[in-house]
Amino acid sequence: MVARSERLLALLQTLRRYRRPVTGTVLAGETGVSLRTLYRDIASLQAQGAMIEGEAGIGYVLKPGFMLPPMMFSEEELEALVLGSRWVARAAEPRLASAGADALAKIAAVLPPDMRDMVDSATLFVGRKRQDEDKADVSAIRKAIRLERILELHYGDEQGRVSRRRVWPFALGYFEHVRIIMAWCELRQDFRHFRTDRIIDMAIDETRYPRRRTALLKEWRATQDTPIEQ
Amino acid sequence: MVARSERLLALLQTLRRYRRPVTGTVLAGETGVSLRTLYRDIASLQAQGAMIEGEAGIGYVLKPGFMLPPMMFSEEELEALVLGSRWVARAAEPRLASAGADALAKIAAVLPPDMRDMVDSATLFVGRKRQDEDKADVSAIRKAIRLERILELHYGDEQGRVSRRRVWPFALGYFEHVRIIMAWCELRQDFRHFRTDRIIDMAIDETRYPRRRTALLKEWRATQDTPIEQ
DNA sequence: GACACTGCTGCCATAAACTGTCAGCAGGAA
DNA sequence: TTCCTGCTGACAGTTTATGGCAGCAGTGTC
Repeated sequence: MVARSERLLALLQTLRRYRRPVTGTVLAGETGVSLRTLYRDIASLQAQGAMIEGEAGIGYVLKPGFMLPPMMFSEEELEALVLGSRWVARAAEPRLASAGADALAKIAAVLPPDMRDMVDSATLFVGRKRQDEDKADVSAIRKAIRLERILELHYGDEQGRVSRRRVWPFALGYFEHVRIIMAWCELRQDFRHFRTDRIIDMAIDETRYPRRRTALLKEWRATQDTPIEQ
Repeated sequence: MVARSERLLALLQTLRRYRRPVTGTVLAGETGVSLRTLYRDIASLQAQGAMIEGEAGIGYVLKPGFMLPPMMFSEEELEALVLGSRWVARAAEPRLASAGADALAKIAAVLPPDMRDMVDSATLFVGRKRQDEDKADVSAIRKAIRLERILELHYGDEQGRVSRRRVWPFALGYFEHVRIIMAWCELRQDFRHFRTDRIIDMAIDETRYPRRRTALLKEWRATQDTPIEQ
């Protein structure tokens, strides 16, 4: 009775592992089920909102994302999720902000009526809205951090001097109105901070930088006078 | 094939409606199912993490909370949820903050390995951590706002003058290090702001204040020079 | 254009599951 | 005690899921 939903999650997992299109036959084999049932499973997942695309002659691909299984949240946890999403929608860079708004809408859509007002509840985030638009793709920066990739920055500093640098990004700091990349700068052979809104242009090097980002973070922390949280 | 999971959600909904314990017989009647099956359904829900408590001779009660059905999130939406939860865990009042951390942990637990590092990913929230502990229960304040209940405040202002007031709270503002209750003050017959960390003592009046909180919010906005977001 | 490969749907017999009825045990309340 | 209730096991009937088959349509290759 729970076997089916588990199998569907396993199918999603399998689908996520492959980057290239996978044929139904392969998926059926991996989930240990007949081809006919696999087609039904795919249909079930799609009905539940999974973004699986199938093309005749090609196979199936899953658009990047993840299906959260049914989960129980306490009232406060839900409140935290809602408040957090609203903060992201308000304070993060535009692209992530709209993702936050989307996530919030998805959650609100399934909330019972008496809980839905939590979403548009009277919570205000104070301070003027940031106006400096990022030219750089902050999502790409975050991805570069996760994958420990070298960033090639075309950067203008406070004095307006423009420079090109190769840096090893290991953290992204959210200040009230700006976001700061913490990185090791190959040019200066030292830690340097870069405001995302001052990045003129940017490219991600496909090579991995030679250190672990957690080690860099730890080392960087040691250089700071006032400890920074999280 | 979808009937069962729908019935389980309906059962949760039903259970949520009642505040007092409900007997299995009643629940079976409302969901249109036999008592035996109801027991099986309850067991299923509990296995999925629902906090349902049953006691012989009493009935069932559902601890306040909500079960999110399976949902599909894009990579960015997930990132927004994670970042938002981390912000809450860092910036909100202690109780909500720990709820944020719990929610984050729940999500992290079901994330596939290659996405899990998103959670402890290098994101820093900058600014020193707030040290002023709230004496007041901010969760209760938020609840009072939602339910439009009168708050009786024992409050000390900037000059250290202590006063007692009855106020109609309609919004909670998150500043960088403090939280502010926006309310209509019965004493002053005007809008007033109260820092949560300056509340000495507090009680919630069970009577509803005579206006709608959205109307108060709208009116309050009109009195502000600089528009405040959200 | 022919062919191989694949997604997708309908049909149907079989296998698996869910469900209801019945019975019995255990714990709390009056 | 007696009643009410939660909880579990067993079993038959019902529903649902599954697998195999056939067929259609779209894609890429030769």
